Amino acid sequence: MSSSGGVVRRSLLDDLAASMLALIADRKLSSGDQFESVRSLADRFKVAVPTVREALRRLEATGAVELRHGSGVYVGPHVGRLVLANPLAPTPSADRLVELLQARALIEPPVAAVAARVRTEAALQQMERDLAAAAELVETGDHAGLAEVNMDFHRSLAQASGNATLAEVVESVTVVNVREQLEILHIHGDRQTDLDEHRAIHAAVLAGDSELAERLTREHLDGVLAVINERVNPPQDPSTP
Amino acid sequence: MSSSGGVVRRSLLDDLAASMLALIADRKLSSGDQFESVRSLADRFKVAVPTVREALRRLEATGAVELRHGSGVYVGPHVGRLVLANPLAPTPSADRLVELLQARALIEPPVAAVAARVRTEAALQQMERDLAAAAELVETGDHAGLAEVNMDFHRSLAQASGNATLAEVVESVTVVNVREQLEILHIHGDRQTDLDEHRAIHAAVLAGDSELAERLTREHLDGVLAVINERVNPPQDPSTP
DNA sequence: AATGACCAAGTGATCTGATCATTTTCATGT
DNA sequence: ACATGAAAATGATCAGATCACTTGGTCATT
Repeated sequence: MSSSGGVVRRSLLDDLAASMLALIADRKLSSGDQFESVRSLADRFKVAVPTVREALRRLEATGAVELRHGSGVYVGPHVGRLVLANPLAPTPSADRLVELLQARALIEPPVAAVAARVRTEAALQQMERDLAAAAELVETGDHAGLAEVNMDFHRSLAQASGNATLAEVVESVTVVNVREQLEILHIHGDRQTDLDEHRAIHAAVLAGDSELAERLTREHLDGVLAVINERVNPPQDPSTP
Repeated sequence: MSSSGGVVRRSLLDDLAASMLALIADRKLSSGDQFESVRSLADRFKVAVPTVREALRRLEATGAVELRHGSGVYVGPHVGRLVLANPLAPTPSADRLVELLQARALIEPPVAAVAARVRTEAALQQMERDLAAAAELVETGDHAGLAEVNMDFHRSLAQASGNATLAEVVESVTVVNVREQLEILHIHGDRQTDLDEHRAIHAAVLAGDSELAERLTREHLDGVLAVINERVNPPQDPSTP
C-alpha cells in the first residue's frame, strides 16, 4: 500500500506538470530563461506531444512557463508564486470594482507602514523611476500609460516591504483590467494630485516614517475610492425619494 | 476589421478559452454544474479534440472548470475569481512560511474589523459550524483535520466581511500547503488555546465589536507567528557565538 | 422486493503521426 | 559589413484511433 497514506491516483498530467516544475527548479532556471522544446520534453518523459502540451498549458495558465511560437518554451514570470491574479478574470463589474478598491484601501496602508520600516533599496529606486515616468506621462497626457505606471508605483511600494507574499497580494489586486473598467466608467481623478500624493508617500517611506506612510496611503486610496463611489452609487438626493 | 481596436493577434487557444468561458456565463452555469463534453465542444467550435483539451487545461488551472475522467467537464469552484492561490505552488520554505504568516497578520485583523461591522449572516453560521467541527476534532485528536478546519474558520471570517475580493485574498493566503509545512516543522500551538481564541473572535464579530475583533485577530496571528518564528529562527544564545 | 454482479454506452486520457505557421539561424551574395 | 533568403528548429493544429474510468441499467441471486 501507499506509504504516504494519500491516494496514489494522481494522473499522468499531474506527474508531468510537477516533474517539469521540478526540472526547472533543479536547473535553477528563472524567469525568462529558455526551457526545453515540446518534442524533447515528450521524449524525456516518454509521453506523447499532446500530453506534454496539456501539461504546459496548465503551467502556462499560472505564469510558470511561456510558449512562444517558433521560438521555444520559456520560464514564465510567475514561477514559484503563491498568490496570483486570475489571468482569465473578466473585466470586473462596477460593484466588484468598488469591492476591489475597498480591499486595497484596507490592505495597502499597513503594507506601506512595513515598507517604511524595511525600505528595500532596490524597491525605493524603482519607486523613484515610477514617479519619474509618471511625471513624464502627466506631461504628455498619455492617460492609459499613466494609469499603468501608477499601478506600478503601488506594486513597487509593496516590494519595499521586503515581504514577497505581501508584494504578490498587492500585485494581484492591482490588476490592469481595472484600468479598462475605470475608462469605461470615465472615472478620472486629478492626475497631478495623484502624482503629488504618490510623491508624498515615497518621501514618507524614504524617511522611515511608517505612521505617515500608512496615513498618506490610506488617504490616497480613500480619495480614489470616494471618487469611484460617487460615480457608481450617485449620492441620493433626499428631496427626490 | 476588429471593432475593439485591440490587436487581433490572439491565438486560437485564447479565443477558445474565452469563448468557453463566455458559454458558461451565457448559460448561467455555476460551480459544480456539468458543462459539455470535450467532443461536443470540439464539434461546436470546429476545432480538433487536442486543441479543446489544451484550452480546457488552461481553464482548469485557474479552477474555472474541472475534468472528471469518465464523467464529463464541470464548472469549477473558482470561476470568475479575481485573486487565487497558485495551484502549482510548491510547499513553501521556512522563510516563505514566516513571510506568509506576516502577511496574514497584517491583512486579516482589519478584515476581521470589517467583518464585525458587516456580519454577513451566512458567514456567521459558517463560522459556528467551523467552531463546532474544530471542537469535535480537538476531542478526536485529528490534528490534520483540525488544521484544515482552523483555516476554514479564517476563511469564513473573511467571508463575513461581505467583500468577495477580501475573501479571495484571505483564502489565497490560507493555502493548505501550509499545513504540510507546519507538520514538517513540527509546529503545534496549543490546540485548545487556538480554539478558544477563535471562539473569542467569533463572539466579537457577533457582537459587532470591530475594534475587539481586530485586536483579537491580531493577537491570535501574532501568537502563531511567534511560535513559528521561534522554530525557524531559534533565539540566539549569546554565550555560544 | 432488495441486493449485488455484470454489462454497455458515454466520456475523458493518451497515443501516433502528420502538416502548417512562426521564429531563428546562418550561409550566401552584393 | 550588410542585406537577403533558404533551411532548420519549434510551436500550433489537425485527424483518427485506442485505452481507462464512470455511470446507469439489466438481470440473476438472495
